[in-house]
Amino acid sequence: MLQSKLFTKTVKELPKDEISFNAQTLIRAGFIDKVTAGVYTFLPLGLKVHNKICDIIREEMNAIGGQEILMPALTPKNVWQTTDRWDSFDALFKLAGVDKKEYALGATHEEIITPLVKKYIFSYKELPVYIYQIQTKFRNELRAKAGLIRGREFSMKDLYSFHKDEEDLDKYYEIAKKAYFKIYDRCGLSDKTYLTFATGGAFSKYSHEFQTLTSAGEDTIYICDDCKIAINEEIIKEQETCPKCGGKKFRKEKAVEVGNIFKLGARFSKPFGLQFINEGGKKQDVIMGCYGMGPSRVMATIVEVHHDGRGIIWPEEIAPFVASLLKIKNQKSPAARRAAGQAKIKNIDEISNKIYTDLQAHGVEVLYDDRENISAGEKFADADLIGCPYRIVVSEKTLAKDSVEVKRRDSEKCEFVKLKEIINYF
RNA sequence: CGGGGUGUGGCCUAGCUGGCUUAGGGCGUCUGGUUUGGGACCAGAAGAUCCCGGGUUCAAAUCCCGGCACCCCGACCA
Repeated sequence: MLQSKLFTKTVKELPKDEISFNAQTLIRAGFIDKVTAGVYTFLPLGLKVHNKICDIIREEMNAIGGQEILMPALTPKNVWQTTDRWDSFDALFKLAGVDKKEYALGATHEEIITPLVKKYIFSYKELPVYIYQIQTKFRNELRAKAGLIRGREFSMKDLYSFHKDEEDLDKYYEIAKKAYFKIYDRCGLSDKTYLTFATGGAFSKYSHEFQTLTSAGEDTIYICDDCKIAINEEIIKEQETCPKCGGKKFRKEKAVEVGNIFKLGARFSKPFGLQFINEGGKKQDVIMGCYGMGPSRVMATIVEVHHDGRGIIWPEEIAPFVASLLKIKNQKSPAARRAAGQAKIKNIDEISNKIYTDLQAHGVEVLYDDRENISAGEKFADADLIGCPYRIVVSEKTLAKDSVEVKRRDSEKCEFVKLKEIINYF
């Protein structure tokens, strides 16, 4: 991507209507734009990151047998009445059609997936099945906050599993947990993410959350450094030792819930009559699990966890681009350029252009800062703010050594790489 | 939903206490020039329903009433 063509640009001032670091920084760097409280547009850079997170999630969900579908955001009232959630789920956005028929914007999709599966699954031979989607969810939060961490509209991956019995659900539940950690690992969050025991809300005794430690978090959890688990404060009283292993390294931390998995049992299959015929020819309730994860919230959490005073430091797999390529040239005045015959300037242009096209041809995604009349300082500041993992500089200084300068965003060290070798660097 | 705060060119903001300004500055944009390894400088230019509606007044960005939006704290958060 040529930065001169990127329609967004960075801004210096912090937006006055955001206090959370993730929102301030993502807005400043041109990843997102705020439309109204809790509702954001994903701009080219932000959408790229969001898509990469979704791609990772897809890969890991497919790897555990997930089949992707896409359910509607607009859902009819009757299915919510079937499960008794039309009135009890107060974050539901409700609206009426011209025919006075009422709808809800999907806040979660058990009410859609359960009747769907009922149309196709009849026998124990067809179970288990794992179905997921990545979709926009709507929740009428009384108060949106923390930027992308708690919006009224947000993206969510929701996987639903369907089993013949609890035992089979338990097995898959463990598989799903592992897949979740793979995702967090690839998103650069695994070091700070803890499997956390939490309440099950309206339909199970307990659930497991995946909580990432950061001061930006809304949840308070107790973590155990010995057994690497955590317990949400909503289900535990203040105490000093881990109830699991007795370990003494048990402490209170702020965290963001980046995932939540539930054993639903027959909570939804019962009201919809989702049953199957077992080996003995008898009808039995399908046992369900559900597994949520919000890509947009994951994105915000990554920003909260990986940044420094200059901007974002994206983990490599989800960065909008692997590298920022900065062309820094000694431009001179038009008169001086004419006098100098432009020899040197052309050289820098040609070499940077070539590096850009070569790297792209090798599959390296590059954000090429080809902008003219922009000072070096501004290019550095932008590159740091946007936060691609590598920065490549082409300037008179580097060309004097027949090289480019390469610097990792997460390090202060620079190294010179010969022009011929830059392709092989990545 | 309770409490508090804020609303001024695209962005950040001064002015509001104590009414009368050509509504000031910075960023960004445009023109010209000087610069070029950490958001550089000079000169000029464009760009404003001062959130909306009503009221008080000779006169309102400023005071009063109502509304809306946004932010913060709390509550809430399958």
